[in-house]
Amino acid sequence: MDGRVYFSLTPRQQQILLAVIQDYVSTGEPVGSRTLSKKYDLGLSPATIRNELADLEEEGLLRQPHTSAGRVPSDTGYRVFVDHLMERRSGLPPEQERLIQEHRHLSRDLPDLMQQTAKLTAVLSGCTAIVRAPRQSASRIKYLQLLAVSESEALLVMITDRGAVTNQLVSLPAPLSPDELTVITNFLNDHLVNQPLDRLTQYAVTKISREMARYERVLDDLYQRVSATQESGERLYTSHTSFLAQQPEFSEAGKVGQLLSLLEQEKALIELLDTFSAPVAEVPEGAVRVSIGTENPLPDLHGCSLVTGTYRLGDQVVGEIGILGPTRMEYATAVRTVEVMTERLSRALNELFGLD
Amino acid sequence: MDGRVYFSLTPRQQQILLAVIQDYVSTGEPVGSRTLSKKYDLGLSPATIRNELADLEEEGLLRQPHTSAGRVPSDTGYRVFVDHLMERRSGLPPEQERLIQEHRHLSRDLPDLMQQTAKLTAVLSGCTAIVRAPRQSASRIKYLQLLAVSESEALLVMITDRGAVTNQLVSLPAPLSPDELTVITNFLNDHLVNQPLDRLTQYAVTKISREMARYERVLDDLYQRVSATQESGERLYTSHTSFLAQQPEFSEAGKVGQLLSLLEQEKALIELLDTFSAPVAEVPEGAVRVSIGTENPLPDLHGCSLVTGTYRLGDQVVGEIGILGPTRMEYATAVRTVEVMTERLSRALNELFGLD
DNA sequence: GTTAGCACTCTCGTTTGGTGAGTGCTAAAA
DNA sequence: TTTTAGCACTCACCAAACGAGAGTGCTAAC
Repeated sequence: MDGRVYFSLTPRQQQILLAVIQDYVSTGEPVGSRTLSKKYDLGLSPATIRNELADLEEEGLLRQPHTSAGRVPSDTGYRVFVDHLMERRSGLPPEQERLIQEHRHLSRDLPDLMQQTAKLTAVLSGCTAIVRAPRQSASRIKYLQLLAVSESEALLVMITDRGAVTNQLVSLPAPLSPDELTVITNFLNDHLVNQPLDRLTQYAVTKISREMARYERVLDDLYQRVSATQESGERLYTSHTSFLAQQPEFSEAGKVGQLLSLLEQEKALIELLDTFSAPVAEVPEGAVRVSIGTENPLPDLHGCSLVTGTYRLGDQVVGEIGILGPTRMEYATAVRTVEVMTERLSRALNELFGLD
Repeated sequence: MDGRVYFSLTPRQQQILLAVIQDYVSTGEPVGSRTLSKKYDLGLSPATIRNELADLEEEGLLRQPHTSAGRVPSDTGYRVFVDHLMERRSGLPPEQERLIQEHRHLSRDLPDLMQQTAKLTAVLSGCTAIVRAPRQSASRIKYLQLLAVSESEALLVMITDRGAVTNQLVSLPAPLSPDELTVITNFLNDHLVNQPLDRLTQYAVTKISREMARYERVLDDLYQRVSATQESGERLYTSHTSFLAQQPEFSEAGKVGQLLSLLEQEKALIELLDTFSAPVAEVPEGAVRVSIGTENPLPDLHGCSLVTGTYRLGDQVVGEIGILGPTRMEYATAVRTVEVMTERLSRALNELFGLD
């Protein structure tokens, strides 16, 4: 990506580059001068176009798979397209708008909501979608309650201000009366509510349990659960990985397997998404980012492009939505889809768990 | 599968069939008489083996991809292997036992538990795993509570006797005092606890809400949520679909894409699993079942085999664990893995949500 | 019943042309 | 100066041809 070189292209060159990309994206075949002259009314003969193509190739915007094949956009070519040439209409075509309307009913269960979002994003863009659940690391405990389910079990319910709802069964070493549970609950609430999850150190909790020595074992158990929420919030939701597998460019032997197993490695993906939510000088904050082919840090993704956007809760960025497809993808659609879906998810979350 | 034909095979034929399967499963290459004679000490010359191979092919247990290639087991061949020849050791090899020990800590959160189970099953068997969450249709409400989270929101917490824990935020049309919430909670508990979820008709609920006319809108909302639990419990967890994609036999053009998109169609998969948990005369109840290649109802799965087992809560079958791989798979390992994992999951669930 | 020998078959990899799409270059036309 | 027509050239793709090798089935000898 070496620092956004500025290419001075004549309007005609822009027009031709645009046509090449458009044709290649839709057909998947290298496109030649003859095709361009016929299909797009540039008012130019193949010969003239050939000259321009040669220039564009010299600039590094096009590639030739082999002599005497047509031209194919290079990663840099796509870059220029995305940065300068692409039509940046906002909103979606009516057909897709209709699809969104059909899925107007948003689940109020966080995992469901995430999965729905991933699925809709995938269907709208025709690519594989990745959605990251709201980061919990800096979230605060908003609500905490222990409920007696049976004599030997209690249910721990916890809500953070970022929407994670945890509930886990806790087995009680000794039966506790409802009153005792209430005492513990109140005590926990007093000490833990409004605490950031990531500052919930073992130290703080042992301090608590010392004060409530009688319930030490229960409290220890509870601590484990509460802090587990932090990681489980990091979950990723992927949808329609088959879209990626169906791309002809990945039909080669082990390619699909590689991509899929990458998609199954949550850690790698999370790290990847992290790089896309970190603020960077060149990109306005909150904008959708596009990472094309070899720009991707992971070598396995060199044939792919990733379009990402962030969503928010309040004024905090808490997660990302990503679209993963072959470099030969519909960038305009992808960008718009991410814009629409991040917007939509932000709204849904704020409505659900908004600060009140 | 036309009714388990019984093949009368001489011990030597069995030995040879076994050797062919073993070799083909591990190498993926058609195996010839020479190889068999060298690698497996059958004490026979290639010529003799050729005669036997010809007989086995006549019986339909082996196939020849083309004249002058080695032999490959047919679906029927695998069937005979699985039904009569396979070593039915129970338990797992030490290395895998170690893996299980490493994952001894089971999550107490149902979705986590399911995902963990799927993952471990996949890793142990080296195939793609599918785990179905406990069916909720006949489950009963065990516990129900409304908690005031803020002025305008309440949290509905519900536990069924099959372990599904639902919690969803409900927005209140008008602020309700904690006391009012308690009234509603108690009322709901009186009427709904111990009710089977699938008989929770709208009728019953409108009757309730008539009695509590003041809270009609809240109750209606609650009803929607409660009954939604039924379907969301039907969720499937898949893991390591990349294993399937990496099999050389599916490297052909669209094959991987087909399989993956099948795996993404929850409805189709659920239907499929249903057929494997329904009792059938030929199979002892609770046994692991194997469906080989063309025996599978779905044409897309004709190159695959599916090994399934059921797990239980109490004495009820509530879900299935499945292993999906190419027909050329390690059946013994797969069967044992399913045995071990269903057993393990049953125990975990009973411990967590056991009737008490 | 088993095995050695042999002719036969068929896939696979390589080679060899032929075809066609597409190019680059040059020189003529605008 | 820009555009275009013409032409020779390149190279992937396809099909046919061919040899090598693996594996077979059959027959006759052990």
